Formats: sequence, structure tokens, C-alpha cells
Amino acid sequence: MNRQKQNEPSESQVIQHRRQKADFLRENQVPLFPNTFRKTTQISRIISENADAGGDELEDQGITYRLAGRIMALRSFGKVTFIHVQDCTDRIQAFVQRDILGPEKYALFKKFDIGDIVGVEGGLFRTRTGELTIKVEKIILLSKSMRPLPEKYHGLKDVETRYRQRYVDLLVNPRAKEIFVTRTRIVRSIRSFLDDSGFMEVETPMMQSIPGGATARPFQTHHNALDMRLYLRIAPELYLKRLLVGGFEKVYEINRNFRNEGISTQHNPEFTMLEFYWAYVDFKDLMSFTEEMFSSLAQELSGSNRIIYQEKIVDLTPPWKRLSFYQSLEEIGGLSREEYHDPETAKKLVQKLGENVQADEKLGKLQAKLFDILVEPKLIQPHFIYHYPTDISPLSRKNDEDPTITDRFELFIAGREMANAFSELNDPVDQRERLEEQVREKDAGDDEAHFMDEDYIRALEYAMPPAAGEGIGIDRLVMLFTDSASIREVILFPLLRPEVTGG
RNA sequence: GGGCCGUUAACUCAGUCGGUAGAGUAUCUGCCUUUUAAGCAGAGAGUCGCAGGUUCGACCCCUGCACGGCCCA
Repeated sequence: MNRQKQNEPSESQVIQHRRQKADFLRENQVPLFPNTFRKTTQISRIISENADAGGDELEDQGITYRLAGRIMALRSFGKVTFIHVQDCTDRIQAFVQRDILGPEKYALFKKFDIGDIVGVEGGLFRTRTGELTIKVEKIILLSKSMRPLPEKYHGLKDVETRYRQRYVDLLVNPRAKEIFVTRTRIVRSIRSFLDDSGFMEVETPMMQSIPGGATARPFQTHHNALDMRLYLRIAPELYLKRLLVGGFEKVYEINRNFRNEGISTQHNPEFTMLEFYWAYVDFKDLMSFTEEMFSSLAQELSGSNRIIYQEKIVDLTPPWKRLSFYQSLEEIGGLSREEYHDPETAKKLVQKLGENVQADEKLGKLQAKLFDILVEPKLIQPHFIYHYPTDISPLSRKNDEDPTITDRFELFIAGREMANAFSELNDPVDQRERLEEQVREKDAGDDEAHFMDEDYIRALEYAMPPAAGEGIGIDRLVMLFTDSASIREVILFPLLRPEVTGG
């Protein structure tokens, strides 16, 4: 035990200094964490309202501003100090003079540090260089910072620290803050688009005893009082369609899904999905609806249908290209019908491309793998790919002319899947057969295959209106609109292994 | 799960073909009443990710592990 204590790293010098300053202030009756100051304005308002005012004009104003924020920079000249104060809207310079505060208060102010949160009162003036500045009459410590902020010039770059201590990232990296502001604008814009289109937002279970609605491995948990196994949902789909049975005709949910899979620049174990369901329309109707949604989003965010993602220009102006799944394999993947239509040939081709293949892998799965390798990365401009094979689409309505394909599409932008949608399968007999097939695959060892859900079948037996539904990955959408290469850049607190402290 | 790369002061980074570490910023002290990556002078600050091994000697070479990043599955 003694050894362990000796091995603990000594507290950093900076933290010791701050502790000493805090002690000094406390001994001089300066509260370190008072909650008595009330600000009357935001920094961005001070700036915008006085953007054009000249120095004399400001001095004549006679207005006292009360603002609060964090000290982000501090330049001391002995009897006078410049600081930058940052609140959630912006930052502004403040000028603290000993002649105004008086020697005692100024001496206490000298113990303030970069990172401290302060309340400031004073009028405005312009410095010699013309910068709008608060002439401080009063400055009050509101919260003492015990840790130094990262370097002012290079900021915080270490990716691991940026994710683990996102609070610091947000403080010092304007880009990080911007991404999350944009994320909120995107979600808000989608909500109002759907609300304005007559959709109703609902919340369905995130803890489910039968995880359904997607092909994925679920997380398991346990309810103690009920002594019951529960899964974190992999999709809200089956519950939202139960609501169509229940008589709602346009519903949506924006919420978290959980998939127990690997982590990559495209995948976080928990991620946010929009799913919406619309009675009495089909998948083609959803294509136009999606075009409208995306271009309205782009307009709202940047006023343009063109966005730049990882140095590629993406034009979201409708209408977007529409290609059937098989057409895309031929026209973009460069395959002949023989190559992808014969199971043996397809299998060999997939293996040649370096993918693993299960012994009795279905043709649809093989074709999907060919698509993923040969087609998907090439779909930079928006493309709807439709008519997916039935055996990889267990919840989609079969095409009326060809039962081996479904009335389903996926949307690809910048080489990534952005949406998945289909005319819903509402025939309970067909649905039961498809889920039974999934259960067979599960029994054969595919732990991503769907579960049987008797209650869902029962709901369909009451009759679900013909409908179409769509899912859009919000994180990927935010990546697209913020030009982010990794999903972790657009999730406030991405999943990381626990931090190891000590040795 | 596999491959490659990274981990050095609070932050951003150097470094040594093996002789126990440097810079800038930040911090501390002094000077300084219009600066803004303020300036000048001085000072302090490191289990070189962790654990082993090789060696007279390891931050450096080797092995394993941890955490992270990118690519692949």
C-alpha cells in the first residue's frame, strides 16, 4: 500500500499553484463558487448591437453590460490586464485596470486564471486597434478552475483526449462546437420537416424482449425484478408498424439503436436513427419525399444543394439517379448477368474479391457483397438503388411482377448508405414464412438473423394498411453535412474503453 | 479478430546510430496602463504508456500488455 502511494505521480505543478491561489482567495473572503451573479446579456448580442459604433459613440452610451463567461486568454501589463471572456455565443475582450478596481480588488483579480469563470460589469470602448472591449468596473469570480486549459495556439489535438474529455474539446476547438451545433440544427430541421408533413413523433421501447427490425447482433441485459432477459433494441421498426395497425398513418421516431458489432469510422455501438412510416404510399413515393427532405435540409443549413464531403462535391439537387440493384451490378459494378446470377459463379467472384463466404450462403447475400465492394464506393452523387433481393429483405413487400425481389431501395451518397426504405410487407402469412426462414438461418449459426415475433405477426393479422417506411442514420447524415471523416467526430461521447489510471 | 502507426512536462511537439531528456506555449518571480500567439529577464516542472528481457548502461534494441488512430475482416 505504501509503495502504491509512493508510485502515484506527484500532482502537477500548475494544479498546485491553482490550489494555492484558491486558498489565498478563500482566506481573503472571495467565494470560489458563488451563484449570485445574474448576467443580463449574451456576448454575441453585445457584439452585433455595437458592430458599427465608433469609439466616441460607445463612450457616450452610458450603458453598463453584465456578462459572464470563461477567461480564455489573459495578458497582463502589471497595473492593467486584457482578458478574453467566452460564453456560449461568442467571446469579447475585457480591459481590467487597477485604477478602476482599486489596489485591493486588483490584487485579488491577479489570482484569477485562464479557465476561470467570471462575471463582468462595465461599459464599452474601442482599443487603439479598434477592438470592441468591455471597460471592466466589476469582475467577480464565479467558478475557480483548478486545471489548465490546453495551449492557446495549437489547442487540443490528441484525439483520445478530445473524445474522453469532450468538455475540453468543446471549449477550445471551435470546429468541435460547430459540429454539434450543426447536428442539433439537422435534427431540428428533420423534425420540423416531418411535423410539417403531418407526421407524429412517437417513442417506442428501447428495451425489448424480442429484438427485431434489423439484421444485427443485439446487446443483452437483464431485468432483476422480472427476472427477464432483455435486449437493447437494434431498430424500432416492428413497434412503429404496430402503430400503423393501431390506426396512426404517419409516425416517426428519432432515437438510439444499439448494435453489438465492431467499432469503426462508420460504426458506433449506439447510434441515432430516424425511422418513419407512412400508410397508403409505396417505396417510390418515399424516394421523392427523401429528395425533398434532403434538399430542404441542405437549403436550411447552407442555402445550397451542393455540399463538399472529403473534397468531393456532392449535388443534392433532385431528382436523383435511380437504378435497380441488378442494373447497378451491371452498369456500375461491371458484371454480367451470368456473373452475379449463378450462385456458384457469384460465390467464386466474392471469394476472389477477398470476402469470406459461408458454406450455404444465399444468392442475395452474395450479390449484396458484390454490391458492397464493386458498386457502393462509386456512388458519390446521390443514387437510389431499388429492387433488392427478397432473401436479404425479410420485412419488405415482394415485387408484384417478380417475387424474388422486393420493393425496397437504399440511398447512397458519398459512397455510403444513407437510407434504407421499402414498401412494407403486410401479409401476415408471407411475413411468418420469411421470419421462419430467418429463424432457420439463426439456428444454422447466423447470429445476425431475425428472431420470430409472434405478437408482430398477430398485429399484421388484424390488418396493417399498405404502407412504406424508411430509416435514415442521423450520425452519417451529420457526417455528410459537417464533412466529418469519422462517426466519432459527430457523437458527443463516443464509446471508448475505460481510461487506465496509474500503472 | 488481423496489419500498420502512435503514446516523451498541463498542451503542441523535437530528440538520442544505447551514455538516464529539450523547445514553444502554459506556470512561478521581477519589470511593464491599449495588448491580442503582448514583450523583456530569470526560475521551476518529466515514473519518456505499463511490465519484463538484452546490456556495464535502455526514452532509444527485443518480447508481452494497455490505450488510441487508420486500414482490413
